[in-house]
Amino acid sequence: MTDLMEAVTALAKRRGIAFQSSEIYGGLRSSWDYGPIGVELRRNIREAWWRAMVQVRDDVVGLEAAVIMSPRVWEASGHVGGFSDALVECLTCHQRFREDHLEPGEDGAPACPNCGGVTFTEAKQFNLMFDTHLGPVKDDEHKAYLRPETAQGMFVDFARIQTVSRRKIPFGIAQIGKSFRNEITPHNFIFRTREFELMEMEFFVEPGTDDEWFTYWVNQRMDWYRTLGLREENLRLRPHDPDELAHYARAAVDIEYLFPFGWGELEGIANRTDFDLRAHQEASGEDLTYFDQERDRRFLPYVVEPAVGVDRALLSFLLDAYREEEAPTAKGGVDKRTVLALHRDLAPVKVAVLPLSRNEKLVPEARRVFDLVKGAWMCQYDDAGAIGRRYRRQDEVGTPFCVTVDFDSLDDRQVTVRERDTMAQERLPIENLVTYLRERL
RNA sequence: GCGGACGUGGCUCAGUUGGUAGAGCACCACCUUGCCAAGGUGGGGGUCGCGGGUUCGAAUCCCGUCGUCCGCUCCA
Repeated sequence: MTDLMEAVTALAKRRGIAFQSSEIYGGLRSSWDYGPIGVELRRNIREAWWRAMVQVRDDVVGLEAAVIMSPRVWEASGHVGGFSDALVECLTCHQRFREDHLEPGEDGAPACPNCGGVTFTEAKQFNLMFDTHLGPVKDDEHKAYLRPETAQGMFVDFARIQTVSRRKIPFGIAQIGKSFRNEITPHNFIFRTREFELMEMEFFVEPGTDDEWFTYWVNQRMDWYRTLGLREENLRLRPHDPDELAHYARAAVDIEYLFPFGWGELEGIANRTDFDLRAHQEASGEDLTYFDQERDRRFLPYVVEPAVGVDRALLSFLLDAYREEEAPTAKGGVDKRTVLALHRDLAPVKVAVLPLSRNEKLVPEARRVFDLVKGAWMCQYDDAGAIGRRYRRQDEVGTPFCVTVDFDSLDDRQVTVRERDTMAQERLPIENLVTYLRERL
C-alpha cells in the first residue's frame, strides 16, 4: 500500500469527505471543509459519543454554551494570563523566547540564551486564543475571545445545570462544539487545525474519589474506541509526566492512536481537581460549592474530564478503516478494491439501492424499494454505470449494504442484499428487507 | 519561523530552446437482460494557484503572494 495518510487524504478529497477550505482562492492553511459524506460521518461520530456519554447514562446531562463568553471567564481560567507572553525569535538559531527571559550579553544587550545571538525579531504577542471585539469599537475594552475549549461553559454553568437537572454528585455535563486555538503550526490534514470541534465531558465528583473516577473514565473511553472498531494495536494509553501537565491538571492520560506520522493524541483525560470551579468562584464572587444534603456539608467538587476532537476521531476512524484488497473481476483478472470498513454506526451511508441496470421497469421498482428504506437510514439510490462499479463506489465510502433490484425481483418480489466486507449476497423478500437491515444495522 | 521540492481540466500527469493547451481515468446522455472497476456512440469541462514584471508574444523566464509535501524549529 502506498502511504496510508496519502491514500486517505486522496480518498477524502475525491469522494467529498474532507478537503481544503477556500480552494478557489488558493486554499487556507489549517481550514478544511467536510462534504456530503464527511458531514454524515461527523454526525455519526458525534451521535455515537453522545449516546455513550449522555443518552445511555442517567448521570450525565448536556449543554451547549456560547462560543463567545465573557472575557472574564478566560482571565479566571488562566487562559489569558498563561498564554499572553511577548515572544521574540532569535534570528541566529530561530528559537523563541519570552522577551523578559533574554539574558544580558557581554555588552549588556539582550542575548539569546541558546546561541548568544543578539538579533531578534520584533516581540510578538503570542496567545493561543483567537480574539475579536464585541460591537463596532475595536479597543481593549471590547475585547472578547473565541473559546479554546468548551469546558469552561460547564464550569461557569455548573451551579445552574446542577439545580435544573437535579443531579447529585457524582454527575457530569457534556458538550460538543467548535473551539479555536491559534496554533503556530497546524499540520497533518485534519489532525491539528485552528478550528476544531471538541466533545468534552466534565464529571463532578467528591474530592477523594477523583482518582477512582479518573481510572473509570479512562477505561470507559478506551472501550468506546474499541467498540467502534479501532484496532487494539493502534491504541495505547500514555500518562503525562508531571512536568508536562497543563496548568489546571493534577493527572492526565492521553489515549493515543498510531497515526501514519506516529503516535498522536486522540483524547485527553484529565483530573482537573477543583482548579476551575475554585478560580471562577474567586473571580466571580459566586458560591459554586455543592451542598451534600445527606451529609450536610458543602464542598467544591473535583472534576474528571475526557475530551476528544471530532476531527481527530474522524481521522483515526478513516485511517483504521481504510483497506485496499485484491478482488477478482468478471473477466477473471485481479482488481484493487478500496474499502472503508467503518463500523456500522459510523458509516455515512447505511444502504444503497441499485437497480441492476437503468431499465424502464427496474428503475421504478428500485425507487419503491428506496422509499421503503430511506426513512430509517441514510440511504443512496444509484443507477449510473455498471453494477460492479456502483458496488465499488459504495465500498469506497463504507456503505455496509447494497440492495440490488433485478429482473427476477419484478416477478418474485425479492431483492439481493450484498454485504460490504464479505461481498456475500443474500436474496430475500422485499417485505422482509427493513427487518433484515434493522437486525444488522 | 527557516530550508528544499512542488502547484496545468474532478483525479493522475504530458507540454520540447517562450508562440495563444493535450492524454488517460473520472463525469454526463443514449445504447447494452447486464451481479462486483476499465463494451459502443456522443458530450460537458482547463487560459495553466493568484498578483505583478520582462517580451511582439509566457503554462514555459523574473519578483511577490497563497497553498501542499518533506526536513528542522515550535507547539498541545
